[in-house]
Amino acid sequence: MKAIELAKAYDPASFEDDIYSMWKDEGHFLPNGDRSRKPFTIVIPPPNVTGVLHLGHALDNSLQDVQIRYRRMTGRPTLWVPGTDHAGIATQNVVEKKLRKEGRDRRAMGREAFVEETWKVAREHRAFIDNQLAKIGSSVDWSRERFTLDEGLSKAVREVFVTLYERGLLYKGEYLVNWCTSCGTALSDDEVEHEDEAGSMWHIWYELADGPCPECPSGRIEIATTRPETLLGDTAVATHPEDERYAGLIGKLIALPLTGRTIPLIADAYVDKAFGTGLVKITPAHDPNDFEVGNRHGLERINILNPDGTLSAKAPEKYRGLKVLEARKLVLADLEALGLLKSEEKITHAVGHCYRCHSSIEPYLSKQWFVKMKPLAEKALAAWQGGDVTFFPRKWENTYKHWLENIRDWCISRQLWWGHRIPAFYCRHCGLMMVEREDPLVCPKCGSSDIHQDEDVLDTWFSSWLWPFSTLGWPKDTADLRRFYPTSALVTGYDIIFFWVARMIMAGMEFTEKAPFSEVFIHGLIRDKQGRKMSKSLGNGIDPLEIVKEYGADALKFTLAYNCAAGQDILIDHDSFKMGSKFANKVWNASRFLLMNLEGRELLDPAAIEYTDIDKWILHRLDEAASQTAQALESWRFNDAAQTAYSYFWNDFCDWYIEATKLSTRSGDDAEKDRVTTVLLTVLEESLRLLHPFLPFVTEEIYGMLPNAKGRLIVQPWPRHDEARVSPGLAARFDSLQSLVIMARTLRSEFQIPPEAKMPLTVKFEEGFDGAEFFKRNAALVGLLVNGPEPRFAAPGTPKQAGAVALVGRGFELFVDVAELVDKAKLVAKLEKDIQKETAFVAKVAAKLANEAFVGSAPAEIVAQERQKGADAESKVAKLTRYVEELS
RNA sequence: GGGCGCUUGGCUCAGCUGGUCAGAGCGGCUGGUUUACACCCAGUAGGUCGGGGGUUCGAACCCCUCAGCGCCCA
Repeated sequence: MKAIELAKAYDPASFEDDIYSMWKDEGHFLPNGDRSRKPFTIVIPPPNVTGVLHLGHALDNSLQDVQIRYRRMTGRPTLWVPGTDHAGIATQNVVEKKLRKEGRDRRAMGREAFVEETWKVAREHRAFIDNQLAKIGSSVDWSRERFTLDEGLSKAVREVFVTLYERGLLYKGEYLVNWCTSCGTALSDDEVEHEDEAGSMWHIWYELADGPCPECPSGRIEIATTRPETLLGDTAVATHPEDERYAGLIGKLIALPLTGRTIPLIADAYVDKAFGTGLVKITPAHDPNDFEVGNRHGLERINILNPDGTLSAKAPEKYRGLKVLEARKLVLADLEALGLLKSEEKITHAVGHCYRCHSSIEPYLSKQWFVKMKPLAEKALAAWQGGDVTFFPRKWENTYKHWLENIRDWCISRQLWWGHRIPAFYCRHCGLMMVEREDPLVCPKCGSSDIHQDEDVLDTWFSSWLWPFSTLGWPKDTADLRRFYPTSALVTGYDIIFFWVARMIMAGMEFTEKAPFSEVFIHGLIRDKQGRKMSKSLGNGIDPLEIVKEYGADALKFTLAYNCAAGQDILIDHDSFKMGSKFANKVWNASRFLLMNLEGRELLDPAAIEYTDIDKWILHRLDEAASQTAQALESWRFNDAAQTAYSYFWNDFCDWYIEATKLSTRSGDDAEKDRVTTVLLTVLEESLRLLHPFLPFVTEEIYGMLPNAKGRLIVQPWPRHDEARVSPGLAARFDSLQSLVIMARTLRSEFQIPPEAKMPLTVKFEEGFDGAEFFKRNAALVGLLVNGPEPRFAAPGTPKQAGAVALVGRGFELFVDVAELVDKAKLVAKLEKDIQKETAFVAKVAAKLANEAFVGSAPAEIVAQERQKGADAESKVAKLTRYVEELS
């Protein structure tokens, strides 16, 4: 056989793209596994079609890819559905910004042209996102890619809207909603982010309409507010019904400043007697609590705002057209001039912001569509309680439960043009509202054909909550839906448990009567090393494609998986990815070494060859690593999985096994070289299978060059557990051998014995040591590993030869004949330090064993273990002490 | 105000159901051009596992409490 030359340096950029195309073109991303087995399915959390994938997406998709690849290798039909969502607000903002730059305007061009334009932008960006996903190596089934505005998914949205309406779970009404004046639309409660801001509490005097207030110390009523401009919309002042201070005021009229209006003083239990003066201004159109109070008392709602956040015609003339903050200034100045501004107090308070554009939210009165959430939430709760859905880690179930138990109705209409238009129709003639699966042409009530559709569109999440089944064809009863739904797992960050995960479960239960997935893996968020969220404004973001360019997609994936522990946030910086890169490089070089040594070799039948101790040891370790990795992946412990694979490959396979085989590969024995090469390639082939989910590109690239490869690595079977390889006894003996080697190496290093100095070793066995035969069989190996001659062996009781340095192992002693190379004083110091340490340990164990409670209540096994540890340490102390005496 | 989480060697963090769990990577230090890898090899550095209390034969791991930090919800 010829040697196979791998490039000298690991260069991921030189093969990643080609490998990806090959996988895709050969159809390996399709769910091709054993049809008799249950498929493993994940739907991707759809990224924003006009967004850019950030490191958080890289994490999410890397983790999914690891799982998908692992499951695929276990032989199950494996499907990962990709796609994007239309991100209504965000995308509309992107396009509007673009139009503004071009000097165009959405309103001027009209709805149809605008939507057309937006489709163009979305299509372009979608290709961009797809490319990013491919670059990081995501093994998604592109043939099943979906977009929330696709025809099929739009049908699902309409079906759901109409069904909810028919079930009485949908209503339209005039309520206070969260209004983003900058985006010009309503938002759901979940889309509002509350942040503490520095603000002021202004104290304002209100006067009674018919003279001084007898109950008030200063003859006037004191009101406090953080939003003084809203007083222009006040329709009452309220006190608590049991607040005797103001009992006499109830029903009196107040002269509302700046407006010329008079408003009543009412009593409502909502008022907190202890807060401030116990009197509260009531603005039903601009405060959610006041809205409720207003309903109870039949108060007028005066909406002083326009949708764009300027003051409306309902406000006194001089304030109209001003922005909220301008109006606030003017109102304060006018109050001051009238002597009605009592004081200003600086405070910190929570202010709502739009999660898309971050401008502050105004409570705003408007007509919107809402979903009645309680009945849906109950089903979603029951699904979880019944064990249909499990969260990993479990702690997120509390979050899920709490949110569902305190759910509020969901405002789903958005005043946008980009999205699913609400399928509600109105007859201009008789006013009838129709919510139907097909567009009505004629009003069933009056026969008029003058029908218009609701102008608004639906919240994007109203389509993403259907994602697990709409992507598979629902509401049609498709083959995919039958085969892949419910899906197996969902992988996402904790930031969208409310937005998305909980709602998907609700939708699944309501419309398919099944939980859409059985396992939910919630990972942490990516942060910088200071723990800050990565963001554009901080400039601390890391572009995953930069990482791919510099270190490769494998380094990206491996590093992220390695750092993904139990839902903790991941603090990471650019250099962190060196870790994955170094590992990939290690895999590359180990493989390169094995392949370059194939010259003249002949591979044998692995089933027909003899295995040495060390061969059996590495097979044992490989088997163990594969089981542990599999177990970790199945319980979503990515860090454990990655660490197991890492330390197996690097520490066991490279540092010990490959080094050990140099005994054979450097020998002149061709038969032995063929034999060991066969084992090496067998183990390498299997190791690549083990590593593939974490390092798909580099392992596939190398696999393609192996003489014992069996096809594409991506579809090779996961290393199968083989009971015959399990050999804990042998592993323990190899462990002893390793400790011997390390002792000798440590001696060399600590006493600076030059590398060229051979260190003749004598290993003296203790009575009953069960590794003696193993050591003897592997004498040449020990010589190789300590860079010295083969050790000699001595029976129990043999005295140390004069001048040798003695080291104490467990079950054996090691005499190293290098006395003249060693500084005696230093050696004594070292031994004494060891003695000290061991003596302390002996004392600790003795104390434990002297404790009757311990001996009495601890399991016999533990007690025996302690006895053994104590005896070992004692014997070690005795020997060390003897050596010290000899030396002095 | 309610809930959740974090505090382990210089840095970033693992430590699942209490008994070799005191660990990894990076950094540091010492020594290495043995033709796979300096993105390397060998060796090494002693951190009272935030403070206090408790449960237990035994706690980084369970309970209470205090302190600091972070997140989510009101």
